[in-house]
Amino acid sequence: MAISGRLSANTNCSNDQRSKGLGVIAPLGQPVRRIAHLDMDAFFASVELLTFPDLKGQAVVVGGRRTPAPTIDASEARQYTRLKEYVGRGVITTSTYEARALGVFSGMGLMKAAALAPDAILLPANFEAYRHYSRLFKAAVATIAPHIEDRGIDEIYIDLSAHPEPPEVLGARIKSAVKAATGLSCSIAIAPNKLLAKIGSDLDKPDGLTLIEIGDMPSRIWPLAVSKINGVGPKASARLEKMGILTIGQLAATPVERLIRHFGSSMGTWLGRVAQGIDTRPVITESTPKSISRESTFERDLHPQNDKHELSGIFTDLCKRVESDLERKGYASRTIGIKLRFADFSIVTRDLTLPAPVMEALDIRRAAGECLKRITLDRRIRLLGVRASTLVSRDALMTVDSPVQQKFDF
DNA sequence: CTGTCATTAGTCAGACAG
DNA sequence: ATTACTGTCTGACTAATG
Repeated sequence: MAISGRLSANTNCSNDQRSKGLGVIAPLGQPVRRIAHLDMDAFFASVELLTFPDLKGQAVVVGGRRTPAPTIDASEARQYTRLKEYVGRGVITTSTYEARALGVFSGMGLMKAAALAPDAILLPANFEAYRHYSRLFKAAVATIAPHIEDRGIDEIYIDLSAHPEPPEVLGARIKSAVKAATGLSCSIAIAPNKLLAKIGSDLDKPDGLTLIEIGDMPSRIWPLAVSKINGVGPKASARLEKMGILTIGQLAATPVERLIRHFGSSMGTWLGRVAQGIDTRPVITESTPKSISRESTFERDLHPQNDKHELSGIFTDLCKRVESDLERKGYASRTIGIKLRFADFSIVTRDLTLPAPVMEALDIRRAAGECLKRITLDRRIRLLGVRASTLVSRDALMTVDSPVQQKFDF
């Protein structure tokens, strides 16, 4: 489903690809690729420890919607918030390995986490700092191997196919460059493809360096749970479990026809391939954004009638933030959409494609308002979001008297 | 003339991930 | 009872077009 498209892209090997790298050709004519996946260790929490080194070795979590920053008391000692002191909504964004040992993981509700680890230190997220260290580690890697695919703030794929050094040497060099540039550790795996590199970087965390070859499948990959496959989430895992398939090895032993019966031809064939460690996706070094969105969960669920004014203000504010994001990134948008999450967590979206691209908050707000009219508002609302898609670069945007317009204007 | 098929755009929901 | 935010991709469906 979500995944098959990603994997099916570029199945064929161009001559161009074939001539790159070491020129090593496997018996089947595929070039031997060497792909690294690098994952920063407990990234947000580790960055916080650079700022607050006195917390080293403690159970620390980052998260919360209204987490106060640490204060300095009269005796120069920092005062931190403890998990048990936090009230209100919010989830854990990251936790240190010490906190994870207490059962506290990312995505967990703060109230639940507080029950498990009441004395753990709670810090607010500082995204500016994380983006700073993200740029630093990526730049450090680029000095060694520039063929990098961004996978968010704390991980990357690196195509090392063109590098002749042994993988353990390359991996060690990259790790020490990251450490020197940021003071942070990371875990790396080097494998024949992205699928195995991604699984591998998780096998020896933190500060690991894992090498995986296709021959390692039976011993190192097949024993793992199917959920270790990037793209197999909770839903697919549950369906596989119902079929009696728990491990990647069991998946590999399942006839593809059976997988196709249960998951459809696209997802079924994909599952069959990944279970054999087959993945030909290229490392993508450039991409353009498809959508820009802002959403926010309220302090308390708001009533569409009673809290009309407050909702309207938040709505307008979200549009303004989308406007400024569009401006900063140099895009206009032809499709404006909204998202509502009701008190029962159900989600409804509506969008509207306009005849011409817009970029101003007022235009976004107007289109978003049209979308809102199409939703029955009879329940309390928990979250409101505004999205801009079908993005058009502002550079490419033509004015009415541009040559192309004139062509149709006689 | 009618029906069918292929293709594309638009809309909405849902899965997944970092 | 608790469950953030931003973004990508796919499937299913409808409508328009040829």
